Formats: sequence, C-alpha cells, structure tokens
Amino acid sequence: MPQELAKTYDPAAIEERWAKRWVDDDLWRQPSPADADTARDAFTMLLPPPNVTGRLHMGHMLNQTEMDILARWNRMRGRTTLWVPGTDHAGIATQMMVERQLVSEKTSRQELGRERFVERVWQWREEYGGAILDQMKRLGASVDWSREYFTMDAGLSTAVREAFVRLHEQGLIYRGKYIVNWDPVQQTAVSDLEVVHEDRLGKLYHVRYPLADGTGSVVIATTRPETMLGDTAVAVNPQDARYAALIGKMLKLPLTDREIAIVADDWANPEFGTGAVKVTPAHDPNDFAIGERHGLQQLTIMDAEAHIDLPGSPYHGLDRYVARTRIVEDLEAAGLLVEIKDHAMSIGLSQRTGAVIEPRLSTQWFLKVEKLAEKAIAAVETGLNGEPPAIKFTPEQYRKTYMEWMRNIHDWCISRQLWWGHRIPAWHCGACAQITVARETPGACAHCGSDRLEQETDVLDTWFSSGLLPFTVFGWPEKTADLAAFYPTQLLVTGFDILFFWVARMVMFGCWFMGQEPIVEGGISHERTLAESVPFREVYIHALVRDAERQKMSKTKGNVLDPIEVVKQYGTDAVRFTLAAMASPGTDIAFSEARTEGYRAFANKIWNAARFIFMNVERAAEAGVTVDLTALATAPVADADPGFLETQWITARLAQTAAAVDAALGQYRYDDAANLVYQFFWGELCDWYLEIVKLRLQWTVDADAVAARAALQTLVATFEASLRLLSPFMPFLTEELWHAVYDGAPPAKSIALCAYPSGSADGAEVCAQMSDVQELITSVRALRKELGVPEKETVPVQVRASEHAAESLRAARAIVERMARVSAIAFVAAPLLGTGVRSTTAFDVQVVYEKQIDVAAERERLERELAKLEKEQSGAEAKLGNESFLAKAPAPVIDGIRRRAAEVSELLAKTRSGLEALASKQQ
RNA sequence: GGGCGGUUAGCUCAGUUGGUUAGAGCGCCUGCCUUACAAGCAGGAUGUCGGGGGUUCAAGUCCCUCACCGCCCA
Repeated sequence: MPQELAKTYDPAAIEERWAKRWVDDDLWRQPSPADADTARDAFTMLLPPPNVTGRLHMGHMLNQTEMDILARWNRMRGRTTLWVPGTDHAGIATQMMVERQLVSEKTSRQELGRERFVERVWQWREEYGGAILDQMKRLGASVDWSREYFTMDAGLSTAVREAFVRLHEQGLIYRGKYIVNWDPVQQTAVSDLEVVHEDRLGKLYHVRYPLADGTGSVVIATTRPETMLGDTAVAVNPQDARYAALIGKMLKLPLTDREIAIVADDWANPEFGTGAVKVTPAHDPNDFAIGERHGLQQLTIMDAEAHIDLPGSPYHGLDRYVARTRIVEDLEAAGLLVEIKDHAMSIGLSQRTGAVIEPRLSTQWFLKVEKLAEKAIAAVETGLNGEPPAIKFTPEQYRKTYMEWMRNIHDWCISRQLWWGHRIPAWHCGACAQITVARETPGACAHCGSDRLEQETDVLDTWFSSGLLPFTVFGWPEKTADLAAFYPTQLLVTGFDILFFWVARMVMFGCWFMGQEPIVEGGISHERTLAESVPFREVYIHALVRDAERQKMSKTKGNVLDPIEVVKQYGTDAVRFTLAAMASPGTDIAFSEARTEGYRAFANKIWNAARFIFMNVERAAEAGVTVDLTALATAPVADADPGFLETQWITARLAQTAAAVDAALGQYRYDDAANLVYQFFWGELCDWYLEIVKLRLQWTVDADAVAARAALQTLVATFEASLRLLSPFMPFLTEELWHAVYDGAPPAKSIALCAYPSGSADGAEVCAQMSDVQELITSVRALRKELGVPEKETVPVQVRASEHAAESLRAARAIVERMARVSAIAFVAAPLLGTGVRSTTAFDVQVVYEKQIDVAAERERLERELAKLEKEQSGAEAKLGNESFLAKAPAPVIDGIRRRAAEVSELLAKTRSGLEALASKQQ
C-alpha cells in the first residue's frame, strides 16, 4: 500500500512541497497560552531580525538551523514552543539602497523631499524586504509566521516612542554638542560600534609652528595636516623638559592669521613624534577632551561632506584630501614642512558605507547608559552566594567579553541624521527654542505655549528599536497576555558580531523597562526580580561559517556560498545536517561540500531503508499480513516482539540514543547530537538491525508467519520512532517518509507535532550480548578476507567461547550464519590455535578453509598487535606495581586496570601462539 | 598597547570534573553490482596530541614558558 518511492532520494521533489504546506497550514502557530502554567514551560525564542536589505547567507542558515533544531526538539518534547520572526528596518543600509535607486533615476532624496522619500522606502520594502524571510520559509524554519513583525510597524513604533519618552522623563536622554563619528557619505553620525578600524600606512608630517614673538618655533607632528586650519592650541607634556619654558607662549598658526597658545596636557606623549601635538577640538575626540580641559575654542572647519568650510580661505570648498595635498605643498613652499615619515596607523571606517570617518562636532541625542549598564552587569554576574547568573552564556567565554564591554561603556549616541527610521519624538519651539518631548504630537510648546513647533529631524539608531524587541513583540507597553506568558524568552541564538550592538542592548533595555513592570499572578502583583526582567535566560553564541579552506567568506574574495544554491544541489536536510554536525560551540565552521555530499548520502540511505521496509509491507499485505499503524508511537517495541536479540538491542539503542541526544542538545552540542543520530541510524539500524531482521521477513507460504508479522511490526515501529528522532535535524526527509509510513492516514498533520522518542539508559546487558555477536561476525568477515574466501561462498567456522559468551553466541547462530556467510558453527572446548584464528577476550574463532593465508601479511598484523599489547601491558604493570598508585587512585580505576591487564595478558598469549603457528607454517 | 581563543589522523573537527585501549566525518588502500541503497556493502591502514619544563600515583586534559595562527577592543 505505501506509495512508490523513487530509487534515489531527490530532495528537490519533496522539499518545496512541504515548505509550502507547513506555512499554509500555519503549523507553528502558538496562540497566547490561556493559563500561566503552560507559559511556565514555554520555550520562546526571537529570531535575530535580518536586515530588510539582506540576502540569506550561510551565517543566517547556521543560526536558523540551530534555532530550528531546538524549536522542533522542544516542541516534540511537549513544551509550548514559540519562535518569533521579523525584520529590522536597517536605517542606513536601507536608505542607501533606495538612494542608489534614485541616482539611477537621475534624482535624489533631497529632490523628492522627506515625505516622498520615506514613501519610496516603504515601496522598496514591500517589494524586496521579504527576501530573507521567503528564503527562511523555503528552508522550513518552524517560526510562527502569524507573529511576523517589522520594526517600523505602527505598534512597534509606538513602543519605541514610549521607550524614548520614558527614558527622557527619567532624565536618561540628553542632547549635547559632542565629537561624534561622522559618516560623510551618508552624512549622519554613527555610534562607536558602527566604526571599523583598519590598519593602513599613512604619513606623519612634522610641521614647524613659529613662536608669535619671533624667538623660535615648535615642531609638531600630525597625521592629518589639513585639520591645522582648525587648530586652537598646541599641547606638550608638562613633564617634557624640552618644552617647559614654552608653556603659555603663543604660536603663529601657519597659513592663517591666527595665534594659538601652547598648553600643558598629559595627553601629549613625549615619545610620539616631536612630543608636541596640535590640538583641533572640533575634529578629533582626544583634542576635544584637551579643549574641554583648557577651555579652548572649538573651531569647525569642515562641512557635512568633509569639505573645508572656511569662506574666504583659499582652501574653502576643497575635499579634505585635496586640501591636505594643497596644505602640505603650501607648508613646504613656506619652508615650514620639516619632514614626512611613513607611519602605520589605524583608521576608522564607516561599517555601512566604507567612508573614512570624520570626527565631527555636532549636536546629537545621547542615552546615559550607566544605570542601565549596572543592571545589565548584575544580570550576567554570578550571585554573591554563588547563585547562577540570570543570563547564562554559551560558550562561557563570551560572558567575559560582554562584561568587559559593559564595564567600559560610553554614553550611546542614539540620533542619526537619516530620513528612514523612528523619528525622535521631540519638538523644537520656534518661539522660545525649548524642546518638548511627548508621546503624542503636541499642539503647543510645553514651555511657552507657542504653536510654532517643528519635529526633530533626526531618527533613532536602528539598534534602539531592536533592543526593545524581546518585549515590544509581545505588545509592550500594553500589559498583554503574551507578554505575561512569553517574557522572558528562553534563549537567544546569535553571532558574536552583534554581541554589543544587539545582545547587550537588549539586556540593558530588558532589565530597565521590564524591571519596572510588576508581575501579576493570581490577582496579586509583585515586583519583578532581575531574573524575571532579563530579555532571555540563555544566550548561545554561534560560530562563523568559513569556506572549506577556513577563509572568511567575502564578496571581494568571491568565496561566498549562497545557501540556497547549496540547498538546491544537496537538499536542505543535508546542508542543515552539515551545519549541525560541525557546530561545536566556540569553533568556527569550515563549511565543506564534501561533508554535505556525505550527509546527502545519509539521507539517501534512510530513503532506501524506507523503500526496503515499504517493499516488505507490500509483500506482507499480499500474504495477508498487515501492520498495526495505531500501535506505532505508543507500545514499547520490545514487548511486542519478545525474545529476539536484535529487537531488544535496537530498542535499547534507540532509547539510549534519544537520551544522549537530549543531553547533547541541552548543552548546545549540535555536533554530538547529529553524530549520535547518524551513527544510530546508519551504523546500527541499517547496518545491523535491518540485516538481521531480514532473517524473519519471509512471506512465502512455508515461512513462519507469526515471526514474520512480529518482525515487520517491530521494524516499522522502530523505523517510525527513528524518523522522529531524526526529524529536528532533517525535517523534510522525515516528514515525507513518516507520511509514507502512515500511507495517507497520519495520526497528526506533521511528524514535527508528534512526541520525541523517550530516552533511557537501560539495556546494558543486551547491548553487551549484541556486541559479542557483532565482534564474532566482524572477526569471521576479516578472516574470510585474509583467507581469500570468495564473497559468495559460505564457510564453516569453529568457535571457542567463554561460558558467558557462548550462550548468546549460540542463540545468535542464525544471525552469524547469515551476516558472515557461515555454513556451520562448531562450538569447541579447546583453545583454538594456529592460523586463520582471531581472538577476543570473549571468544576465539577459526575459519575452516583449505587455502593458505598470506603469511607475511598475517605476521605483520600479529606483530603490530603484539607491540600494541606489550606497550599496554607494561603501562598497566607500571601502574599496578606502583604503591602510591594503589594507595591513591580510586578503587574503580584500579579494578578497571586489573581487569584490563588480565585481558591483555590473555590476548598476548593468544597473539604469541598465533605467531608461533605462523613460524611453523613458513618452514 | 590591552584582552580572548586556537595548535590532536592527509583534511575539517570532537575529546566533559585529570583515570582503563585518543574518537568521528570526509579522504586513502583492497575486494564485492550479496534482489533497500555503487549517494552502496565488506575489510583495512593512519597520531612524537605544536616545542620545552613543571605539578601529580596518573596529563591531550592542570600550571609555567617559547613558537606559530586567529579574533575582539583601544
């Protein structure tokens, strides 16, 4: 009855169909829990909102794979699971994208005006902004699509406004004139975090500034001579004897008609350059600080585009670099240029536009972060009495990085001179010049009552709104049921690149705002503890996906892999599995397609196992035997098919594997979890169980119908459970095959809505028995190879086994005969000596075959074996002969070594006799 | 300059609080189209755990040191 499956697994044929179905059926929708109890066990995650301008890259896919595995695993384990998707409006990036479009239309945002420009951005977003989420849908991420948000949505915008106004009311937002990182391309301030530093070779210019009184001069060193037009002092170190006498004197600033003072300031480093440094308070953050200390004038000499802005000056209107060349030429002509040296320096670039950052004095909005940071530190610190921190980091090392940053945090410049973003809810009064900050657009100035109000033109940093997401997506500032149920979220999975940008800011905002929201339980409200205020209880930081040569993927190197392309080639499941299997916490992933190919083979293996099973179901049906599909997910498999070693064994192994997977995923060991499932499915279920069970899968009239029926029932049940075990890792393949198992009448809409196999560590005894059987089979196969027995031929073997092992080996006679192509097994009492023998501690086995073995090869093997055993023996003897070892080592360790030493000496004796037998053979 | 991480099989990586024989995938060698699967089956080879020193009954694991590689911050 089951549907006909193609001979080879073709992911393309099934994945798009399921991806669409999952979305159409709204399978992952999680309604607000009706009562608090369900919420208590909620597993909630927020997807790091991809940028609307972005395309899916390997980093996203890794992130989403990890989150999806956890979401599916938790959902299958019965937890209320909610994974919330959404996108980020990405101020600068999106504005740039649309501006580029306008350029191609030979217009500009200035020409359009703010309102029409913002409309254009919305249009753009409608058209292209869903790209990443569409790709996510294709990859089958089990997010609740009904909750998809966009940071510029009305609800979220209201929340942003509320947050801003509250912070302002609490005195934490101020406006001030400071040196900011200015991006002259986008013409906006950017935060420290949005500046990337790059080492470049620059020049250090030594320039002579003459003393105003004509008694001499001071040579200053600078990397940016063009800023001299804005110099308002020269600083020297007060300890520097060379300049002590000059402090307080005036200098004539070359190329201008201004005079500037020599001031003493510790910042001047006597070791650097000439020890005298020019001070340009309006164009350098350090100089700004010196200027504050000495009350220096702040002279702005450049405009927003980094052109010299000094009407009347010959340099007016020049680009900063053109001005540099001209100024250096002019200094040289004036005989004031002393020398130019090569100088390695670090230069700040805008993360978004790549433009060289121009430190610029301007009026900006800032958030005082000190109080917020205090809470954000407390949230991650271990309690005084060793209580675990409210937020746990994995890998742990990121806790330190976070702490380091949070302890040295500076006020956050939150204003951006952009048009796309949340416009700051502040209004400037045309009458009294005061500012009114309000939730709703005010009709009149709060200070003088005038109605000449203009809203602030700046918008907020995009991360300001992203930082609020863990509670704003659930409806804050409204006291919603969702907020009560799903906050704090359980886990955040993200990359270290946004640890400060996003993670740190969510912690600050979460602790701050949610700390002010009491918890209402059973009608009683109480204050939130820090642990209840945090935005997430755990943070898992994943690694970077590199190429197979461990190179960072970058557009310039051309080694960027498009996940969708790789997925088309190998299937989503194989790519997911590759990422999972390589995702060991703290280690970058060198993505290798060879590996993916291997996991596609794994998918194909499972596909074919299914084909084999369905083939048998069909043959059984023809013989009048049907499988009870209603019993699959419920009855313990072993009880339905008692007395068979392979059944008890595979049942135990399935439970053991499930337990191990649970433990591994609990510690974010995706690699261990994936490998466990792989090993179980292929190395145990397919390689052994399936082969053994074939003995009983006989549908001829004269076959044992009861045994066959039991075998088939067990086989289908085991396979069905194994699909559930694999499902979080390979959702498409398992969905397809699971539906096929149920042949159109599945007990649920999706395998992902069924229970995860339950774990157990039981079954050690049956596994040990099975292991003897497997070893016997492997030994016989190896001996057959050595003796050159043709594959198809069967051979008789002799086995001498210990009392204990003999029992299970006898019971498994049929298995051994089939799996090792043995015609007959003779159990003998005497130790087996001579050639063609393999020995373990449990048994000796000899293949009876007339052909000579390859003496040289066999000797080599035995000698290698001997050396290894001798080394182990001497190691064990050294330990056991050491009194302090016997006195100090724990008893189980000593016993273990004793037991092993006994085994080793037994194996040594067997190996030696094997070698002796070889020697006689040769003569 | 400050901080953090890494170095284990040909390649990419695991290796828990020190404890019995250091593992996996891929690759490699040999033989097989054994009616689920050649994207397969069976068998096989492969390690001075970066160098040196120390602690310990015991070190891939802890400490010191050197070398090399990488990342973050300034």
